[in-house]
Formats: sequence, C-alpha cells, structure tokens
Amino acid sequence: MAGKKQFDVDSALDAAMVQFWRAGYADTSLDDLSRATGLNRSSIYSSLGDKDALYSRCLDRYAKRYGDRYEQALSGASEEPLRAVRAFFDVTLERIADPDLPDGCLVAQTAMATPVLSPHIATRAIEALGFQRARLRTALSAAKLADGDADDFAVHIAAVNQSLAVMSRAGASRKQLHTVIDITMSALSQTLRSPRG
Amino acid sequence: MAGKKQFDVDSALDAAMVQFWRAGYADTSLDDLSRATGLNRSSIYSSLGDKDALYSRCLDRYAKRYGDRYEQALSGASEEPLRAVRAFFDVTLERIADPDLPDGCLVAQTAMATPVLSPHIATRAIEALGFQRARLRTALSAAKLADGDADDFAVHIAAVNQSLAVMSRAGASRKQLHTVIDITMSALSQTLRSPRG
DNA sequence: CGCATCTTGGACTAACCAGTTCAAGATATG
DNA sequence: CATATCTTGAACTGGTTAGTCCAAGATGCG
Repeated sequence: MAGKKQFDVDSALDAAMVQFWRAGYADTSLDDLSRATGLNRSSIYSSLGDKDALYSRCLDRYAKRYGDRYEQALSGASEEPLRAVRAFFDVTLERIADPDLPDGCLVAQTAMATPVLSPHIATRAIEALGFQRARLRTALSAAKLADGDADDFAVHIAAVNQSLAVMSRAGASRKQLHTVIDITMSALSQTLRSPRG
Repeated sequence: MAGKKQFDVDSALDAAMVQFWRAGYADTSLDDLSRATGLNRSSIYSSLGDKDALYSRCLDRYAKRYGDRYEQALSGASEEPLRAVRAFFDVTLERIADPDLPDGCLVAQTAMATPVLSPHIATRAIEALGFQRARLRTALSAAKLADGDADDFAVHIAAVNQSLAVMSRAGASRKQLHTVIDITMSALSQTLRSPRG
C-alpha cells in the first residue's frame, strides 16, 4: 500500500497526544507511539517528525484545543462573571470525566517534567500557562474586577485549575474536585461584591 | 575498603530522594543514582534495594519529613487558625525557596506519574495526600470550623498546596505563589467569621 | 599475625531505546 | 499497461537500561 497516505494525520496526532498525556514523555517509547497511532516507525518519522517534534506538536494541539474551550467559556464574563468562571472550570471537569481521555493535564504533565525536557518544549508549556493566565485576567477585567484583583484571581484560578490535574491523577472524586473549585468561586464571589484592591 | 559501611545510608537516601524528586522515576537511571549518592551499583542494591524499593523509601522519607513539618505548622490551629494555615503554606514556600532542593513536590511528581508507576508506589503517594487532607481537617475542626467547612477546606487547601508544585516547576515567582495562597486564605478567613455550613 | 566477613568496583547480560535505511509493493498518471 | 512516486514494514545500529555476579581488598576479631 502506498502512493497515497494510508492514514489520517489528525487522528494519529490525537492518538499520540493521548499517549504522551497518559504516560509522559519519558515513559512513552516509539513502539508505544507506533502502537497507539497504528503507524509504523518510519511513517511516524516521515509524517510526524522525531519524538521531540511530535511531542511539541501534541502539546501545541492540546493547548490550542482546550485553550479555545477555556476562551469560549470565559466569553460571557462581562455579563455573568461567576457563571463564566464556573464554565471555565467545567471545561477541565468535563475533560477529567471523559473516560476516553486520561486524567490530569498535558500542560501540567509537561511543566512537572521541565527539568528533564528539551528547553523548547519546557518553554512551550510555560507559555501555555501564561496564556491561560492572560485569558483569565482579560475576562476578570471585563467583569469589572479592579486590576489588582483581576491579576490576583487570574493567577489563583490558573493554579487551582492545575491542581485539579494533580488531584485527578491521585484519584480524587468528582465531588472533591468540585469542592476545590467551590471555595475559589466563593472567594471570587465575595470579591465581586466588595473589591479588595 | 570493606568490613564496615563506607557511607552514611541517610545521606545517600537524601541524595537519591533529591534525584528522583528533580528528574522523576523514569528519567532517573541507576547511573544517575550512583552519581548522586556516590555509591556503586552493587552497593545501592545491597544497601538500598532495587530502583522500585529505593523510590519507595525516598517517597516515604519525603512524606515523613514534610508531613512532620506540616503537622507542626498546624499545631496551633485551635488558637490561631489563620496563622497556622499560613504556616502550613510556608512549609511549602520555604521548600521551594531552598536553592539546594528541586522545585515541585515529590508527592505531586509521583501522583502525576501514577499510570506508569508500580501500583504499590502509586498507592503510597495517594495515601500521602490522604494524610495531608486528614491533618488539615483535624486542624480546621480544632479551629471551630463546622464539620462540613473543615472537610471542604481540607480538600481545597491540600489541592492549592499541590498547585504550588506545578506552578513552581513552571517558573512562577514567589509573589505569584503568594497570590495563589492569599486568595485561599481570604476565603478561609471569611468562613471563620461567618460559617457556610 | 591469620582468618572470616563484608563492601566495593567493574565486568557482564539481556532487554530496550531512538533513529536510519531500504527493498517491496501499492497507487496515480499517462 | 508502463512508469514514476510515494508509503510501508522490517531489519539494523549504536547506545543505554536495570539488574547480577564475582574477584579483590579492607576491616574486625581472636
């Protein structure tokens, strides 16, 4: 079989992404990727690049896919900030609840492995977290939070969102994850009522 | 040289712990451990066990060392709950600020690698998080928080504490980590003033 | 001093790793 | 049908992995 691509690059990238997401960079061998994508080693190299490049593409793919969803969730922040932030967290909760996807978060996974990953990949993960913070800050500013409060809550909410990755990997129940979020939500609610500065 | 141990087991365990903590299980080879501890492979095997057993010992060591400090920090919770929880977070902040120790947290590192670690090790990490939650719940109950609130804040604070591991690995500044904590503290302060249930 | 005991370093094994190469074969076009 | 083009699977390479083994040598005890 040849002459025409025998596979769908997008679905192969999704499969590779899930594999990296579940097992991490170090614990994913090319054989694992070959098995996950259904592709042969030489096809992976010719179509998707080497392991490092492939991981990078998967990370970008992940960041864009969920970045768009977080963005969408926050889009109504100026009218209903609490509902928007709740929707933001729901993006994560739904991802965790999806049985077809691993627990955790590829960005968190990558951030944790920073000391042993190539600088290029580590930088991409850090950038992704920066974008997340920026998204939140913009939304919270639009929600009429004072600049200082918007900055602070953007940092806090981004961090709490990452904590869900760790907790879900540690087997936390949906109820527990909800509890983590609820307390952050009540703090935000309080600040919307009476700004701190 | 022989007949008597040529090295200090405790300091070797500390060195191995730091190596695992920084690089994770998969990215730590026996050569890395040999270099870090100054011990030869056969000495590692005879004195510290195989890689799995050694990781397990390091994880227990870590959990006990910092578990004791968290416990100590929370010991004054019944008199001054806010100060006690602040002290709890300070244990983490000081660890992150220590230039001789890696960023992040060995428990978080282990939790994130759950799918590719031996079940025994994964269980230990999850247990460590459970102990942390229990410590917090006990302290918050002693602080006269309603049972429901104590349970909820225990879960939330344990999660936020883990988020510091991810954020510090992603290069967050001390100021940012402080901001993450401050919002949780203000939520706790609010609840101490007016219980939610 | 002599002997038994234990540690140590290095050599060794078998398996696995990422990455390359290439002949065989399937396709598209004319 | 013929030919040029591209994909594919499998074999191969050089390096690294965890774990084992053993001879050499240092120590403690009588």
